[in-house]
Amino acid sequence: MPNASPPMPTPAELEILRVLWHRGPSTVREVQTALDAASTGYTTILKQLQLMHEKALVTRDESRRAHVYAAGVDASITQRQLVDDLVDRAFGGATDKLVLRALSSERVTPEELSAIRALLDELDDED
Amino acid sequence: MPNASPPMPTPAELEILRVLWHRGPSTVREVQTALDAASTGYTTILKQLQLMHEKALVTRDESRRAHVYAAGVDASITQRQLVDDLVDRAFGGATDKLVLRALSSERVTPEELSAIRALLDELDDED
DNA sequence: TGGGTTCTACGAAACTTTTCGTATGATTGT
DNA sequence: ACAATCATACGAAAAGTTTCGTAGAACCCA
Repeated sequence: MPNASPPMPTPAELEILRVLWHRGPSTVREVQTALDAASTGYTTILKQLQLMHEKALVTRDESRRAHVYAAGVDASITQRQLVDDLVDRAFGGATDKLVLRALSSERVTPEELSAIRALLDELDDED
Repeated sequence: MPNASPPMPTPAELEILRVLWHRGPSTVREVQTALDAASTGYTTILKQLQLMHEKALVTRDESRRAHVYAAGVDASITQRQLVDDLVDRAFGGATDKLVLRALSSERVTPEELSAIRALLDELDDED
C-alpha cells in the first residue's frame, strides 16, 4: 500500500530497508542482529530508524514497548527509483547501457541470463 | 589506461565525469557551461575538480593558465562499479533482479531491447 | 601602463549522513 | 521491592558533500 513521496534512502538506510523487506516488521534489536556482524551500535540503528520514520521511509508500531518498525516504501518502487536514478546519473538516461554493463559483469550466472531471456520473450509477446 | 583505486564518485562528481567522458579534456569554464543551465557557480565546479584531482578521479594539465582536466577513471570501469554497488545495496547481489527491474521500466525502447538480446546471444556463443 | 577580465588557491559556511554517549523510563527476576 | 536489564529519546560529535566568497596572480587591450 505504500507511497510515492518519501525521499530516496541513503546507503545506510537502504541496508535497513533490505532487512525490513526481507524479514518483515522488526524491532530495533532484530534489525541490528540481522545486519551482518552487527558492527554498528544499537543506538545508531535506533536513531537511523527514528530518522527514517520522520522521513516516512518506515512505519512504526508503538503499541509494545519495543517499537516495531516496518518498511514504509515498496521494494519494487524503491528499487525502480534507484535504478532510474543511476541510469540518469551514470548513463545519461540510456537504460540499455546500464543493462549491458550489468550483464557483462562476471557476476552474472547462466541461470540469471535465462531469467532475463524469459522476461525479454514476455515483453515481446506483449507488443 | 586508467586505474582501480580511486573512490567512487559522489553524485556531483559523477555529473562532472560525464561531461569529461563526453567532451574529453576540458577547462573548468567548459565544464561549467556544459553542465545544464550552468546553475552552479564557477568556483563550485573549480573546487569540485580540485577535490577530484586529489582523489585521482581526474588528471590535470597545468601547462596552460586555464588548467585542463581529463577523466582519470574509465567510464566503463566506473559504471561497472556503480552498478555492482547498487546490485549489492539494493538487490542483495542478485544482478538479474536489477536487470529485470530496469527492463520492466517504461523507459526502455524496442531498440534497446534488441541491443540487449544481441548481447545475450553473444554471451551464449562464448560459453 | 593601467584597468578590467579570467584564472587559481584557500578557507569556510551550510547541509547531510553516520555514529554514539548519556539520561531516563519500563520491565524482569529474585 | 530493588537491582539489573532493555528500551526510547535527545543531543551532539564526527565525517562527508556541496556551495561559494574573497584574495591575489596572470592576461588582455585600449
